[in-house]
Amino acid sequence: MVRDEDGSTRAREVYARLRADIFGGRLAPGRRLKFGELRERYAASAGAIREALVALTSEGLVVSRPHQGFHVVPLSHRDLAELVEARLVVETRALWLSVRDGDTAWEAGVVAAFHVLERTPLLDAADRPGGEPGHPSDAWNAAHAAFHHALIAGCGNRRLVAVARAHREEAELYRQWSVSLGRRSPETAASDHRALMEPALARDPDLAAERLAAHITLTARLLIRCATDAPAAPPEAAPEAAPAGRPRVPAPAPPPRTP
Amino acid sequence: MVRDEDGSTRAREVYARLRADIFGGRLAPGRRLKFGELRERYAASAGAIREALVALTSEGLVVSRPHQGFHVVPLSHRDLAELVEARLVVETRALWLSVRDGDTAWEAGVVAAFHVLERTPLLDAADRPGGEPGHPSDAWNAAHAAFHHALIAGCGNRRLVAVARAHREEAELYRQWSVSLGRRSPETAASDHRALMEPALARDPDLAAERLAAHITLTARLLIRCATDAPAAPPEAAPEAAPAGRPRVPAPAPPPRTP
DNA sequence: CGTCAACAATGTTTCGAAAGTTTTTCTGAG
DNA sequence: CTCAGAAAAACTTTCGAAACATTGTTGACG
Repeated sequence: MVRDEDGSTRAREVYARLRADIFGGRLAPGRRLKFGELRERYAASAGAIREALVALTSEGLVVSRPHQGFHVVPLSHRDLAELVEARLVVETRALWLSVRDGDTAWEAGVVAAFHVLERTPLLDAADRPGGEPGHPSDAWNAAHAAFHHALIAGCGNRRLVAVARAHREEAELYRQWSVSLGRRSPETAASDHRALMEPALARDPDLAAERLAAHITLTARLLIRCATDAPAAPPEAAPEAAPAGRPRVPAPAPPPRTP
Repeated sequence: MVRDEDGSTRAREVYARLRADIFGGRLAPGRRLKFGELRERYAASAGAIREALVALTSEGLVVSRPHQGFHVVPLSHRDLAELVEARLVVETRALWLSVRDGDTAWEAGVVAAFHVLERTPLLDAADRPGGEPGHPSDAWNAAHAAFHHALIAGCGNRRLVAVARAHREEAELYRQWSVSLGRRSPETAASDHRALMEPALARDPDLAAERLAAHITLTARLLIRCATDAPAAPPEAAPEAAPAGRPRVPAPAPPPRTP
C-alpha cells in the first residue's frame, strides 16, 4: 500500500529523457526523430518511444504528421511572438490573482524560492561536461523556473498555473537556441527578480503584473534581436525551421487594462 | 504527393471515438477505463488504446496513474471554478485582441458562423437515436463551438486559440453532465450570441470582452446551482467523482482592468 | 530533354503474447 | 470478530516481429 505517485514507467522515463534532451539542446528544433535512432538511444522498444512522442506532441514540443514521423517543434519568429503574447495574457493575470488571493504559505514559498535563486550561481564554476560556456547552469534554470512558479502558485488555479508553466518551458527552449542572449550579469538578473517579488509581497497586484509584463517583453526583445541576426540556426541539421511570419514584438504589452 | 493531413491512423481513430464518447456522455466522469473493455469496444489492440489514452491525458480529459490504469477526468466544483476563471482570463483577452486586430476575413467568419448558429435548431426535431431529450443537438453544439471559435480566431495567436478551445471543450463536458441546465429558450440563446457579435463587429473590444465575461459567468452560475442540487451524479457508475472543494463562483469576474 | 510510372528502401504503425505490478481474496491466528 | 499474511486473479505495461505507407530512385516513354 505504498500508493506513491511514482512515475516509474518505461514510457514515462523515455518521455522525461526526450524532454530533457530537447530542452538541453541535444535535439535541435525541427530535427526529425526517427524511431530507429531513438530506440537505440533510449534502449526502449518502438511502442514506448511512440507513447512518449505522443505525450510530447500534445504538449507542443513535438509535432507529428501521420505516416511521416515526428519532429522537434520548429522555432519561428511568428511562434515566438505568439508565445510572448500568450504569456502576457496568462502569466500576468495569474500573478495578479496570486498577489490578491495568496496566503502566508504562498508568501513563504516565494521568499524561499527567491532565496535559492539568489544563492545559485548563474554560471557553472567551471565548464562541466554538458554545460555550455555562455549558457546558465542547469541548477540556475531550475531555480529560476521554481521562482516563477512560486510567484503564481498562490492563485490556486491549477489550470492557469499549468498553462503558464507550459509557456515558460517553451520560452526556455527559445532561449536555449538563441545565440548567447547577450549574457546579462548575475546582478541584473537578481535585481530583476527582486523587482518582481517586492510588489508581490507588498500586495500590489497591478504593479507586480506590470513588472512581470516588462520582464517578459524585455526577454522577448532580446530574443528577437538575436533571432534576426542569426535566425535560430541549430548546428545539427534543422531542415525546416521556417523563420517566416511577423518578426515584430507582439505590440509592447497591449494595454492589459483600459481606464 | 498528396500531403494531406489525413488523420488516418488506428490510434487517432480510437482517440477520436473515445473523445466523442466522453463528450457524448457515454463514458461517465470518474469512470475507470479498462483496457479489456476498450479493446473490445473499439476493436483495437492494447497499444493503440494506450496511445489514445495518453493523448487524451495530456489534453486533460483523462487522468492516469502508473500501473493503476486510466480514468475519465472526475468533475468537481473546485475544478469547475478554476475552469471558469481560466476561461475568463484567456478567452476574454483573446476576444479583445481579436476585435482589435481582426481583418475582414475574420469579420466574415464571425458573420457566417452566427448565421449558421442562428439557423440551426437548438433541439432536434424529434428524439433521434442518441439524442437526449433535454440536451441541445449535436449540430447545435458544433455550430455553437464554431461561433465561439470564429469570434476569437481573429487574434491570430494559435496558442491562445488552442487553449481557449480546450477550456471550452471541458466546460462542454460539465454542461453535458449537469442535469438539464434549466433549458434556455432558443430566443434567449440567439440574443445572447448576437450581443456578443455586435460589439465585436463594431470594433469595441472592451464591450465585447465584457459581454463574453458575462456570458461565461452566467453559464457557470447555472451550472454550479445545478451541481449543488445534484452534485454531478453520473447515471452509470462513477465511484470517485469527488465534489469537494470550494463551490463558489470564482468571484464574479474579478475586475479585468482597474482604473 | 522532360515527364511519368513502377520499384525498391526506409521508416512508421499495428498486433498479440509475455513480463511485471497492483489489487483482491482467502486462510489462519489472536 | 478482527487483523495480518500469503497466494491468486486481474490488469497494466513492455517487447519484437509482421504489416503497411511513404519517399526516393531508376528506367522507359512521349
